[in-house]
Amino acid sequence: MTDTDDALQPPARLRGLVSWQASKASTLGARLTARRLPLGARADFAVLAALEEYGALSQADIGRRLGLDRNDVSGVLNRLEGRHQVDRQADPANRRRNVVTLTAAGRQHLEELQQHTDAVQDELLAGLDAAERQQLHSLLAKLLDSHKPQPA
Amino acid sequence: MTDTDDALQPPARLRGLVSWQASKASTLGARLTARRLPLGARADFAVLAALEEYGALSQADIGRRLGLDRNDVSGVLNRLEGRHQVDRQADPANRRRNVVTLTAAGRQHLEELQQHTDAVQDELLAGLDAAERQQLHSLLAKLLDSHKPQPA
DNA sequence: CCTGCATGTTGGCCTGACCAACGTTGACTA
DNA sequence: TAGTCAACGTTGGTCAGGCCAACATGCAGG
Repeated sequence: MTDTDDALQPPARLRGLVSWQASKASTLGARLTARRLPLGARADFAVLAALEEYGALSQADIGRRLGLDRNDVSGVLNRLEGRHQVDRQADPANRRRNVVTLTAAGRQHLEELQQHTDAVQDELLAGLDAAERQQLHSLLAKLLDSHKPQPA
Repeated sequence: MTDTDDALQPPARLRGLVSWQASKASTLGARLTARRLPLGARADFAVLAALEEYGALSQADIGRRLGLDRNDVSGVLNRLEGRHQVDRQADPANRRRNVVTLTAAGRQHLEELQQHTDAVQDELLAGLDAAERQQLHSLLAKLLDSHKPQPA
C-alpha cells in the first residue's frame, strides 16, 4: 500500500522552519477565504472590525492597529466609502485627520464577513482538536505579542 | 503606568483568527529574512534544499514538493542556473523533463542561506521557550499535513 | 515666525500565488 | 499503426499585500 508513496514531502530543511510553516498556513487561509469571498474581503474585514471595536478612528490609527500602511488603508476606505459601509469626514478638532466611522450597512457587512471567516477557520483547523486549536492560537498570539512595537 | 496605553491592539475579531495570525507571522518572517538576505533568497533556499535532500529532480517534482507552480519554479531555476548553482539538462530517458541537480556552488550557497535562516527562526521565536517552540512547530506541521493533496 | 512632525493622498515597485496558452514529448488505446 | 490524451517546461499575464517616495496640508514646538 501507499504504492507510489504519496509522500512527496517538502525537504526537512523547510519543514523545520516555523517561518515557512507560517507562510504555508497563511496562503492556505488565503485560498480558503478566496473560495468564499470576493477579492479584498480580508482587508475590508480587518478595517470594519477595527471600527466596530474601537469606534471612530483616524486612518492612521486604523493602520497602526492593523499593521497596515497609511497608503493601503486609504485604498480600502475608498472602497468601503464607495459602498457606504463607512463614513469619512474631516476631524474638526484636527483638520489633518479623517474621522472614520462604521455605518449600519458596514456593520451588516461585517457580520456577513464574520460568518464566512468563521467557516474558513474551521476548514483551516480541521485537522486539530479543540485543545490543539487553543494551543496553536495561544502560541501564535504569544509570538506576535513578542514582536510588538516595543514600548521602550 | 502604561499611561497612554501602548496597547494599540488589533481588534479581537482579528486576534481570534488563526488565519490572520498565520498571515502576520508569515510577513514577520519575511521581514526578518529581508534584513539579512537578498531578494528571492527564500525561493532559492527552498529549491536548493529540495535538491539537496532528494537528489536530481524534475522541475515538476520540485514544484510538487515545495508547493510551487511550474511557472515559478522555472523562474527560480533560471536565476540559479545563471549563477551556476544548479545544473539543468534534458532527461535522456524522458525528453520532456529537465533533470536538475545541485552544483558545488549551489551546495555552498545552500549552507550560507541555512545560517541566515536559522538566525531568522531565532529572532522570530524569541518570545517562546524551547518547549513552546517545539509545540508550535508540531501544531503547524499537523495543520499543514491535514491539508495535503489527499491521496484518496 | 519657522522648523519639524503627523496626516492623508497619489503613484510606483516587488514578491508570491495563480491562471491561460503554447509547443514538445510520452503513454495509452482503438 | 494512428490518434488521442496527459504531462512537461516556457512565456506572459493578473491580482493581492507589503513596502517606499513624494507631496500638500495642518498642527505644535521653540
